[in-house]
Amino acid sequence: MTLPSPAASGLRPIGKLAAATGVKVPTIRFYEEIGLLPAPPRTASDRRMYDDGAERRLSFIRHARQLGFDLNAIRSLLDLSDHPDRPCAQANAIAERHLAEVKQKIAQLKALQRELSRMTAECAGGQVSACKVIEALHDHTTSL
Amino acid sequence: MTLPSPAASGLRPIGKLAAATGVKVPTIRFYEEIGLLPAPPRTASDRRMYDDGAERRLSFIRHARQLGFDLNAIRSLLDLSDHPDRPCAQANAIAERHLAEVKQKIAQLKALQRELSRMTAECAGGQVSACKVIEALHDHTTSL
DNA sequence: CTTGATCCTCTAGTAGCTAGAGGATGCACA
DNA sequence: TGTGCATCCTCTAGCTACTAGAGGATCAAG
Repeated sequence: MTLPSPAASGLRPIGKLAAATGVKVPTIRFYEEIGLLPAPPRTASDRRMYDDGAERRLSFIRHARQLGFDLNAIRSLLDLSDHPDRPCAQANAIAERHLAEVKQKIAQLKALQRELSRMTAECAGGQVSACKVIEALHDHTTSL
Repeated sequence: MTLPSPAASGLRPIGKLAAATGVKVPTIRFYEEIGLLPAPPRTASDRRMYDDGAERRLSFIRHARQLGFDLNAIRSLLDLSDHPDRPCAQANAIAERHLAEVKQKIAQLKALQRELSRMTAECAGGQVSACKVIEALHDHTTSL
């Protein structure tokens, strides 16, 4: 019979938190180390115990990572999230900036895609000496 | 009057090579360290001196990097380029694989773009407490 | 009581560089 | 011939965002 100690109810160790959020255990510790996730209370034997708040915060981080935000941006977003009274403009600016980066990256990759398609399409499959792929790489007059 | 010593004609120091290829000096040394670029001859005072062959090889590397190939792929491509008698299929395979990766990355980024656009479009610019951006990050039911 | 899972800390490694310290050399100009 | 700045050398450490592994403690189930 586990008596639910008042303060410790709902606390779970790092492995459970990892399973619940989909963030790996070492990554959680890493986030704590760099100050993204506050250091949780520890048991007498030094094990981290997390509450629901920690889980929400970690899920937020995970979601933001999936959206491609870097950890610095996430730090700012978390900070904003912690201060609901602040104006929303900053959060928007971060998201817009990131969106612009994503768009630019897409454009770059599309250019790459065109170039690579051209290279591979032209290759007839003979010897390296006649290989259009290798040739294209030697040729510094190509686009990009 | 600079007498062109027979063996040293056309040799240039690392800075000139850097300027000629657009690859930074420390990066050239790094490529040498990891064995992408062969160690060039040195002067009596230990300065690296490069010939045209080195410049061609470095240009090849730079071009491949611009096309997004990782250094391992470039290692293979250089190796193939050094053996013109080999079949071209391997070079093609490397390029095709990379192309597939690029296409996949584009697809991923487009999904991100959609999601980010949605987030920022909905934000009305009030306080963080009503911010759709922050809200979306807290909401783990969103796509992706 | 034992066994296996989980936890702890710490170090080192990944990719592809970049930055800086501290010192030697080369080259142009007066 | 000197002087002074640019360039070169090696070596170490740092960047992002983790991941892997060593070596050891602890927990929880049977």
